[in-house]
Parts: sequence; C-alpha cells; structure tokens
Amino acid sequence: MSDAPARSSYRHGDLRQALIDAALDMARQGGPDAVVLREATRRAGVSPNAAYRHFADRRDLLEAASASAQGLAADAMEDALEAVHGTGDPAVDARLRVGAVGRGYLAFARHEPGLFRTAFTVPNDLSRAFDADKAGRRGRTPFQVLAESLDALHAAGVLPDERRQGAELLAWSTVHGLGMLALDGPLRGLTDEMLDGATERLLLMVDRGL
Amino acid sequence: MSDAPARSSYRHGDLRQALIDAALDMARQGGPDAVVLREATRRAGVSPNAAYRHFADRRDLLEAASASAQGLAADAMEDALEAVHGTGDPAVDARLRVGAVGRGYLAFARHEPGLFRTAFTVPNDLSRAFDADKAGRRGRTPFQVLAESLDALHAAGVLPDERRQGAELLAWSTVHGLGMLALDGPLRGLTDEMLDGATERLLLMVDRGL
DNA sequence: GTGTCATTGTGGACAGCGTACACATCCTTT
DNA sequence: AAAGGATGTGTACGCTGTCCACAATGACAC
Repeated sequence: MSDAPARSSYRHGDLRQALIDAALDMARQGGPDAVVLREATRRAGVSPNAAYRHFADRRDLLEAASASAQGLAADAMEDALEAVHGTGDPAVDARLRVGAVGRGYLAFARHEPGLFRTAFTVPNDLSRAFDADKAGRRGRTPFQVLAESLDALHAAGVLPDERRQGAELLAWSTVHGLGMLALDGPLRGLTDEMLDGATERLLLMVDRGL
Repeated sequence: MSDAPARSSYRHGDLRQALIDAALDMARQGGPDAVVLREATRRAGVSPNAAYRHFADRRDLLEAASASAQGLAADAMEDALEAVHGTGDPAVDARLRVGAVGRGYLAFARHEPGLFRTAFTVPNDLSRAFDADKAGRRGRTPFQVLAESLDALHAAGVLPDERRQGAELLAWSTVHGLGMLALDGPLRGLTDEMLDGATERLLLMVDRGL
C-alpha cells in the first residue's frame, strides 16, 4: 500500500485517462455509487481538485466511466458474435447472431455486474448511443452491435419490414430486464443453472416473438 | 417552510413510519440516491441520531422505503387488473389479466420513476418477495400479483405445464427491462407514443412467447 | 533567450453526509 | 417509589464534493 507512483514532473501526462481508469476500477467492484472522485485522484497521485481540470464534476467523471464501460460491454458482445459458427444458411446465421448478441450482453452482466450497472444505469439517452467513446475494440457501440444484427435479420428476410422498426427496443428490453433483475433486483441469488435456463428461454421467446 | 410541527412531547409517536414517509417522499423525486437520512430526521423534527433507534443505518431505512414503494407498485398493478372487463371466456380473460399486470407495472414506472427505481433497484432477493411490508392494499406483493395471474393462465389451459415454471422470470424481465431502459437507460426521451407502442408490442411478444 | 499566457497542477476551506459515543428523558413494570 | 429499557439529544469524527486563490509548467512570439 505504498503511495502513488510519485510522478516525476509537475504535469501528470494523461490525468484524464488515469482518472477514468481509476473510476472504472471502483465501478467494477461496487457499481456507479462506488465511484468517488477524491479516491480517483488519490489513485492517480494527484490532489482532489486536479480532477476539475478534466471533468466538470463527479457526474461528469462517472459519465466518462460509463462510456468506457459501454465499450467493454460492446467487446463482450463482439466476443459472443465471433464465437458463432456459421452454417451457410443466411437466415439461420442471422438468427444465431442475434441470439449471440443477447448472450454476450448477459454474459457481461454476470461477469462484470459493477461495470454493467455503470454502463447501462447511468442516464444516457439514445441520441448519444453512437458516440465513439462508447465503442468497443471493433468500433461499434453496444447499440450499434444490436442494431446491425437486426439489420442482418431483416436483410435475410427473417424479420419482415413492418416489424423491423423498434425491434431494438423489444430485444434490448428483454435481456436488459433479466440482467437487472438478476443483479440488484429481486432475482439475485439465482443459481447459474437457473440463469442459463432463463437466458435461453428468453432468447427463444425473442426469436419467436420479434 | 416553517420548522417541523414541533411535537409536544419528548417522544415522537411513530418516528419509524415518519422516517419512512420522508424517505419515500425523497425517493419519489430523485430515486434511491436522493434518500438522505439526516434530511429524513429533519423532516420528522428530530435529531439525526434518533433514526438509529429504528434503523440500523441508512441502507436499512432505504430498504424499508423500498418495501413501501413495492407496495405502491402492487397497487398500480391491482388498479390495472381491476380495469379489465371480463369477456366470459376464461382463457381470454386470463391473457387479458396477464397483460394488465404488465401494463400496470409499466404505468407505475412512468408515473413514479423515482419510486419505481426505489422499489426494484435496491437489492432484495426473491426469498423475501412475499414479505407483508411489500404488499399493496389488497395484501399482495408485486411478485404475487404476477405469479397469481400466471397461475390463472395456467389453470385456463393457456400456459402448458412444462412452461409454467420460471414464467415469472420471462414476463418480469421483459417489462422490467423496458421500464429501466426508459427511465435511466439509453431509452430516455422516448415520446409517450413510442413508449405506448413499445409496451403493446412487448406485451404481445410475451403473450405469444410465454 | 526572454516575456507572455493559457493550461494544469496544489492548498486551504466549507458545508453536508453517515455514524459512533455518552448522556437525558420518558414509559412501564415491579 | 425505584429500576430499567426504550427512545430521544449533543457533540464529535472522518469522509465527501466543490469553491477559491495561487503556483508550476510548457508553448509561442519576439
């Protein structure tokens, strides 16, 4: 538990990113409420007020951390997507991919509950769902990953025209609800098996009901 | 903005309930994070530490407020249920009622966002989903209202045996997800019409997909 | 180089929070 | 009337987010 790395120069280098990293780390453990500005500056080896040169206030820092967390969520979704083995049948593949997106989302919720809540629980409207700072390693935000998988479903003829619009809402709501209920909500303490079962049934319902 | 009612006696009367009411009021405006213990004691006209005679800590107070909020959510669901006009056909009626439960849940989310988040976002596992302090005016908790409407669906023969178990998870996840996304999540700022549309499509999907 | 200046850091201060500890007041029971 | 538990008060502590004035730094014009 030594002090901070004691930067050599007066300037820090990249304080903004260091603060976001620290915030992300706290968020990982305790969710958005666990993000405390002073502690972030402490970890960066800097005085509390230094943070205000990079963020308007705590909320602002939290939003930056939330954006990063969304990027990590996107990565989890891309992971799941890459794990899909194509069958050659475009319609089947498109459906498999939509399912994978949902599975990836829920995997992220389960493996990184703190980050999940930080990503999707901090106010943040749709108009900014495409900001680059929310993108994962492949350059897509979670919303984009979902939307494009639905586009493919549409292109493959599985999802009829009149049901394409707003399909994001349905799909997202469903998996998001399970994630939230299983995390803080009344569904905590479900065994992994029960969650797996619920996940598959949910995805089946979406597949049929979209 | 006068001071507190200045209770006549040294004892308060029912401080516990007064604190819960104050907490509920704060939660109504700003959700769980807006519940501050000291402010609650101020509103009750009592010193900060008095709260500790009735609650272990802030979290404990918040949980009591959450339980009350769940009772109010149950009321909204019962309201929606009472608004259903029976058709005489048990199967149709059962389906209508399940839909009404979902609609009531989402109506509560929209009309009382702060209370909704207080009710369903504060950790709280299933094992305590039947506690009396979470019940509404008709004595049922939100979970019970849902579960019993699904029982009816099952009894009417609409929901086959093998799909009855865990059906709560599916139904609840779906509406809860929409509620959360529309509140703090990335779906804020949707117009009422869009929300209404999404709600109905979602309920339709559940009706078909359960 | 030297002077100027915006940028990015520090230090000290303040109010508000949750909570601990010691003490005061009241109600009930004997 | 005395005792004792329940419920309230007072004071205090460390922590938080944030404000203000000031200091160090690096970039650029001359």
